[in-house]
Amino acid sequence: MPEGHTIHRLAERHRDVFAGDAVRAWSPQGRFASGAAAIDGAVLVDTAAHGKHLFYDFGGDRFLHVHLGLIGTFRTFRHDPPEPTPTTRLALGNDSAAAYLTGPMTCRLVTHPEADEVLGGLGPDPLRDGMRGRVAFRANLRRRSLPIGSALLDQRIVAGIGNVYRAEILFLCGIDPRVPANAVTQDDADRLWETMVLQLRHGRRIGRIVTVEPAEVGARYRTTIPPEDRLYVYHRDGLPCRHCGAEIRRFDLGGRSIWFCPVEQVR
DNA sequence: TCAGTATGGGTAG
DNA sequence: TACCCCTACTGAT
Repeated sequence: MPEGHTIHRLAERHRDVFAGDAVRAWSPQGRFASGAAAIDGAVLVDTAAHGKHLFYDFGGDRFLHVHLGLIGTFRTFRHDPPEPTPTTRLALGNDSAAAYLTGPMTCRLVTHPEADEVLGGLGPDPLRDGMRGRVAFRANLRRRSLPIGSALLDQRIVAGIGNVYRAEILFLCGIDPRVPANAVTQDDADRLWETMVLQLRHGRRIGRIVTVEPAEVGARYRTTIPPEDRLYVYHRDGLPCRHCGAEIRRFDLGGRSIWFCPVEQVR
């Protein structure tokens, strides 16, 4: 589930598990054999996440840069890790844990300047920048006329939002996905930013995307809400809006599907 | 066993 | 805009 909350959670988990230790690294699949060999046995200094990008500092100007893409996964095992599957691009391990990376879009070693180049192309990250990031976000919207639904997926405008969060956040803010970014009012831009910060923090904490309020689906805890009750609009075309009962609609925006409520999202 | 799908993004035209 | 890559899972055949 690689939106920003997943990436930040991985950075924290892998810092907890591996930082300060010499880490074994190998590539069962073989496609990252030389890169893995270059960090095998090195001490992991720290990890960092920015948007959907993950960085592992192995010292000596060696940074592992990972982007999961659409289908990448990083599975972490604290005790008795199984053998990695043959498709595992990179395996990391110490005496007590292992992490197996499959299907990433990016898995490479970079230098500090190369990492900075990646970071320089990213907009503010709700999980890194918190409420401070709203000024940059607001300015980024003002400069663009593309639909706000496309803008939220543009990592240069805001880093870490994916297709689930963009639909859910626009619903929570009552904003029509087709409105031009530079026509979004300052109040709405601030509301969008605040909603992204709160929702991504919640997603990072519980490890999944749950935007509905428990009271709306009769659940006591947000983490125990069944999958079909976790979201307001994403993949709910044809179903009634949880707020007004109108039929949720789907259309293509920026080459990807977006779902919205035609009654609740009118600004 | 195969086709379809997925929370992403780069490149060619 | 179309197409491509990466992997795992689901449902149809």
